[in-house]
Amino acid sequence: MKVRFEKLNRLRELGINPYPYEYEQTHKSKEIKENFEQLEKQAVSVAGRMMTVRLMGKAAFCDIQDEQGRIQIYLRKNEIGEQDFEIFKMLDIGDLIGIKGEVFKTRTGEISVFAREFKLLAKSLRPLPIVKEKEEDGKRIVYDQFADKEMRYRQRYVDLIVNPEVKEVFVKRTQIIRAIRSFLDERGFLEVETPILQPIYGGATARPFVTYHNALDRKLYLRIANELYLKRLIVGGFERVYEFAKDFRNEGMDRFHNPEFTLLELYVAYKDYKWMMDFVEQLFAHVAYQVLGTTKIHFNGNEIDLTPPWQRLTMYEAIEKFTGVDISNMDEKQLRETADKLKVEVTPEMGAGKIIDEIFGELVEPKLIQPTFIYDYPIEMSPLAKKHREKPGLVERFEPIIAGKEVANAFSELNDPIDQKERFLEQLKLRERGDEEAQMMDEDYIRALEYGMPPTAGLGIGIDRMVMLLTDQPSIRDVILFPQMRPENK
RNA sequence: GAGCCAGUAGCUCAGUCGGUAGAGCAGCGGCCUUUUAAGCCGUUGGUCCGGAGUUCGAGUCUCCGCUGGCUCACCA
Repeated sequence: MKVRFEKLNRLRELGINPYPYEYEQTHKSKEIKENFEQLEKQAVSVAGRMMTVRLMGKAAFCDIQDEQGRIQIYLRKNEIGEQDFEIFKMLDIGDLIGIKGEVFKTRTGEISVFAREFKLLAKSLRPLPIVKEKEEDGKRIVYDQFADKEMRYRQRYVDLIVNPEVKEVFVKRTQIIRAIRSFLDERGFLEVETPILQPIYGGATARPFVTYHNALDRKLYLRIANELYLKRLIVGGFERVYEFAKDFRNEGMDRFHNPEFTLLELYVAYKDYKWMMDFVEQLFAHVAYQVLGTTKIHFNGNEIDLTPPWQRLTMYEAIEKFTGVDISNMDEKQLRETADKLKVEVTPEMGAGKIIDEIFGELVEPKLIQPTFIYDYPIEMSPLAKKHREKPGLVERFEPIIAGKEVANAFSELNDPIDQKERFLEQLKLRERGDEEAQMMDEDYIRALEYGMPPTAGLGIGIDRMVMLLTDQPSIRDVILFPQMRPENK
């Protein structure tokens, strides 16, 4: 870095502004490569970050990288002049430069720009990790890859400069969200915004972040979900609403959890969870097709076929299928014995629903690689879902499982205000027993339901996990540009 | 929170049995007007994560700690 500061000063002494104000960029690297026939011998001006330099005495090659990729630049002393050539020799990898010149192909066949003039656009003072690469048999071999995960996440800007495949993941993330949005918009959904700062948090079981509003002199919570607000909108007469919500949960972090994450929630009036299953299949297939051009995706070494229809199993059927035990008529005691027999650890505080959930999570879920809807959940775990129309003790809820992980959660929404109030009271009891994650009573939400909410189907999709799935990334940190990190201590 | 692994030059990494700290790339100085992991010659660069201990001697062995990664637990 010291050397680079000195160079910066020398450049200034030569009357060069190392940080000029603008540059006219007529073409991007990829456009030039894709339209070589039309552009050959045409004047272009390109700009980007210098990623490699090969000095050849009185000539030089360098590759510059712009948003779309890289292109080689060829410079000759007698073309750009002695002084500029000396200046060029002072540049470093990482500097941003602009080139005016003509498109041509080198002796070895690489499409390049023959420089007539160049301009320094921004001096880089900090050396980039040097990554070298070479093509061999069409495969890209990378040397000295910038692979330190901590540095990659902390200095994402460097990661993006140096690892092009990282950039691709985030481009796809945006395309995925765009594909979802257009799918919903075409089907008559209204995109809405609901509060992030909430006086009462609800809609999920999780611990919140707490903050404080001075003027109101009260605690506010960063939302853990937006469910209850969206359903108020259904009460208000909107029949199809959705929101891409940044939600916040004050919990541990791992491969699947970041404290802030993106959850898509949507609600559809006059529909139930069966309708929603069809909808989810269609949505996933549509998005995969839009973004990847296929509904057969690869994730973690498995080929996963998202083509509808997906397998559908009730939770009881799924457990029976993978354990051979029919638990559909068991009471809590029998369930406990079954769990012991299956070597699933359960604690005394767990109720029947929780035990079933444990057995499922332990023995069934990881085995569901191909998309599968699991439906009809025990009531205890689902205080906002409507009671099953036929099966007592269950609710009309489903989760699609893909690659051993749930990617969404949906139910026929509970719209009976009296039942809802009782469920909240149940949750309050759990709270009093010390369950910090049990939900709070939301009187206003009950009031809204008392005005009458149409039968409604609701869905939540973990967007980060969906992006992981569609881009074959193993960690949520690989699909969030700036994942939460411990403070950097030096 | 537990287990496993790692931390050595700007980057990627080697370092044997405990015996003077290494390579490639990058950097710096030279040569080179179609190269492409450019090449050739020369050269700079180190708190070996920190601390303590064992030892004549520790990058290497022991203990404690720090940081990170992975797995598990917790958690949607």
